Amino acid sequence: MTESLLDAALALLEEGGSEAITVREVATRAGVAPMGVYSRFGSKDGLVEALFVSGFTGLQEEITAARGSDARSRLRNGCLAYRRFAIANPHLYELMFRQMLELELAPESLETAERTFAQLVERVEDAASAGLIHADDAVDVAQRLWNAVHGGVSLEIAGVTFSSDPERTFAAMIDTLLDGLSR
Amino acid sequence: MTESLLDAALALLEEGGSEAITVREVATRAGVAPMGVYSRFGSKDGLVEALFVSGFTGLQEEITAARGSDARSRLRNGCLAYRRFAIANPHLYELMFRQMLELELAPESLETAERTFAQLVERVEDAASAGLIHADDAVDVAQRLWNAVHGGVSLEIAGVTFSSDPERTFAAMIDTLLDGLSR
DNA sequence: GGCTCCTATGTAACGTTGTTCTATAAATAT
DNA sequence: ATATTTATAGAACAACGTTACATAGGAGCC
Repeated sequence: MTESLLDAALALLEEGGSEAITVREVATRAGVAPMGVYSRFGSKDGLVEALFVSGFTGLQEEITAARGSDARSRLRNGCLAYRRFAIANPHLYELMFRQMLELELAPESLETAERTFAQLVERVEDAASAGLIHADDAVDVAQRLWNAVHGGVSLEIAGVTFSSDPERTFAAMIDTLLDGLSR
Repeated sequence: MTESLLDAALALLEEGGSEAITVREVATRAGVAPMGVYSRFGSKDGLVEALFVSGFTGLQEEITAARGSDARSRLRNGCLAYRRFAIANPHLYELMFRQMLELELAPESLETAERTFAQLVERVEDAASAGLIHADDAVDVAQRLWNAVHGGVSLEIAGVTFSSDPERTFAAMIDTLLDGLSR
């Protein structure tokens, strides 16, 4: 039952953006009365938080699945996988980061997001210990990369792209950063 | 009158985020009936769009005011000025980019945003023609930079910063990019 | 100056939202 | 089998964006 509510919410999100998620419509699609949302998730925000967790779980899986011939290309492909996930689920991605600002999330929800970041730190460390980039502070370098990656997909989702081929620009940005870390 | 409505909306935005902006409250603070919003701006979205334009105007002024000893440092300082504006007006910044996704804006509103980007392209071109960075395609390079800058301030505003000093990490990210463009 | 018309405003109402209340059905424990 | 607890359906409530309508205020014209 909580599964079908989440599915309904995800479907509505995909169809009409985060505004399309209303308690009544989610409940109707799941074949439940509105109260079902409250007994399962406490509030609409609780339902949204569940989407948040589900989104970060999916994002992390996508990144983890990225492979490459060496540590630097694994790092690079992880960033490209991140972009792929965000472009494939634009409304979900937007929701994930908006709710981080507006909602105060449960610690275990935030931990899910932190695990995604830890995945990135790990790949930075691998590339650094292989001597492929300089990264005295892996967390700091990972944050620089995440900043750039998040900005790239955010602007692309928002439709604010002046370059002709956003995917190529995104990859070029990653390469420029990795080049800057190789000096 | 339209000025006091905008001021009221900005004050509410600063105090309680974008959710705090309601037609009734904005009108009350401006000493007007709710209808005043509709006669001036057509709808709540119209009011928000005016905030959007005002935000980009302020952002562009901040960037334009940034100086530096050479073209590369002017570009770098422009990015830091961008961050300063966003951190000083987090809710406004968030609103500016959210509405880009959700609202379909008037062409002249979008043009205001594009002028801000053009400002960045100009600084990239200056640095390139001074031989300080490689930028075959200035628009593409500017987009890479904007991606990174926007992501940095977005994550910082959202509170998703794992580095100890976000400002330093932000500057380091810009430097890493510029280093990557100098090879 | 007096009259008319048009614009703008204030008040009240409508539809939709998240949420809560209450009575009822279901399920579990004794 | 009965009693108690839980969950659910449906109605109701407060707040929101928006619209309708009646009224006031000013501009144009004689």
